[in-house]
Amino acid sequence: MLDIKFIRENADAVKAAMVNRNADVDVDAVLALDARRREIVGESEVLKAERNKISKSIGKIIQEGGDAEAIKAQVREMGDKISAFDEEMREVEADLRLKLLYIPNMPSATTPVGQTEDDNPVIRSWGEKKELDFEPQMHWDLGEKLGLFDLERGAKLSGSGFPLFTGRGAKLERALIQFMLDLHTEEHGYVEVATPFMCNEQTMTGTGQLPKFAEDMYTVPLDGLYLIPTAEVPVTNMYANEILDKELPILHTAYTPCFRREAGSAGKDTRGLLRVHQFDKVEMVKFTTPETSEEEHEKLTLDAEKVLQKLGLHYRVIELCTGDIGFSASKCYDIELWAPAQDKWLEVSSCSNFKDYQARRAGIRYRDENGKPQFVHTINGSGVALPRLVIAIMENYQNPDGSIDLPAAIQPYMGGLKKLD
RNA sequence: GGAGAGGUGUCUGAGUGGUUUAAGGAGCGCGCUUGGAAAGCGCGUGUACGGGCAACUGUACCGGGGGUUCGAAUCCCCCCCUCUCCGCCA
Repeated sequence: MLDIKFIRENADAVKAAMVNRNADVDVDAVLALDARRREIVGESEVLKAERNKISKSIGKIIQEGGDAEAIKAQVREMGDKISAFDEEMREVEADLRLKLLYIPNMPSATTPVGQTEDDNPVIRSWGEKKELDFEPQMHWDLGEKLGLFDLERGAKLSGSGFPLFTGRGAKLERALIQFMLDLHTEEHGYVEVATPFMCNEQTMTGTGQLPKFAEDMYTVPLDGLYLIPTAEVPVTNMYANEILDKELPILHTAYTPCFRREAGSAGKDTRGLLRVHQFDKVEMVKFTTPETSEEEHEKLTLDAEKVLQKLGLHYRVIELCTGDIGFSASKCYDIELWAPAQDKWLEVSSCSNFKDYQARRAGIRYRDENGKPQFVHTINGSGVALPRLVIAIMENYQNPDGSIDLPAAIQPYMGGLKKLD
């Protein structure tokens, strides 16, 4: 969330930013609650100081055998006033906190201003569109024919959007996960973690999924848990409510399945593996100082790109504009793979700098050179998401006979297998 | 799931209603002492919010949340976590 002091001192800038985001936020209501809160704090703390003083004198009077009933009655009256303040304070603070939790992050000064995804500039690209001299097949046709997955049986188990991988398709999932984890831990300096796949409400609030996006998640009501939509949630919140004494930056990578209800996307990209409710992903998360977060964000994006380069896949990097950027992010690059049969770009990674937005929600701090606690900056990105990566491999490396060549980098992880046929 | 024991500051560890302004010890920082160090001695050493240009000052915080009371680390209620034993179990 945003610092209430920042909002207080930069109200116009915050309002302008919310307009650029197409976000409906009542900044003035927040400022009014903040003003009332400070009023109450001032008045009730004076009363509390007075009460503390008199209570102490009552203790003394009683010890000396005196009668304190008159003073007690007087303090009781003060106590009633304090209780009234406390009660209003609870309401005002709860209201203020909730409103703050619904305010998205400030876009970075370098984030391009724009309305929709059509306004997202392309930053760079790597490789070239593969020229196929035959009519390419769709991945869902290739996959069923080669026995890589069985979407019908997956749907039988859980409904559409829950893919069942089979045989070498299942092995390819495992191989890609291992390949990416090895790359990030051995060459990019990340420390691997394996996390819970369900998290509680506080954790979901820390990274910004709650309270606003509750309907996007699967829940376990009996235990008050949510299935994670991304490893960002458990990995970022590892250090929630801590003052870190480790050297920054801290780099973590994790494989997890991700669970998304895709409530707002019904009927969109429904075929094959394009948009599913459960998918595998390798995630990268960084905790940095404010001074290095921009540089670390660029490096993390390159770490994700490296995966695609090693697999020889044509991709482009776009930067999300203010109207399209995620709720908690300040700056964000999307990486998109070219899929020749789909004849379109597929998003496989979203690399975001959250600045101190998540750190403030989750309470993740470090000590600066003066030893004062400061909020860290958090950065994360997919490195990368599996289903669309698999689609791109299948569509780009397919042969006229319907077989699929495996990229050299993944062959060692497939027991030396060179081709799916 | 059942029974019991616990959760206090950076750590250790006291504290069952009122100089606790959380003792004592350790650690850390600064200073004194010393040729230098150790030991010793002195001082300091949390977080958040409010007020103040600042020095500073007020309030809250002893796992979390409520309550009782003039006053709560301490008493009551609910919840969370850790440990031990039993049960079940990959």
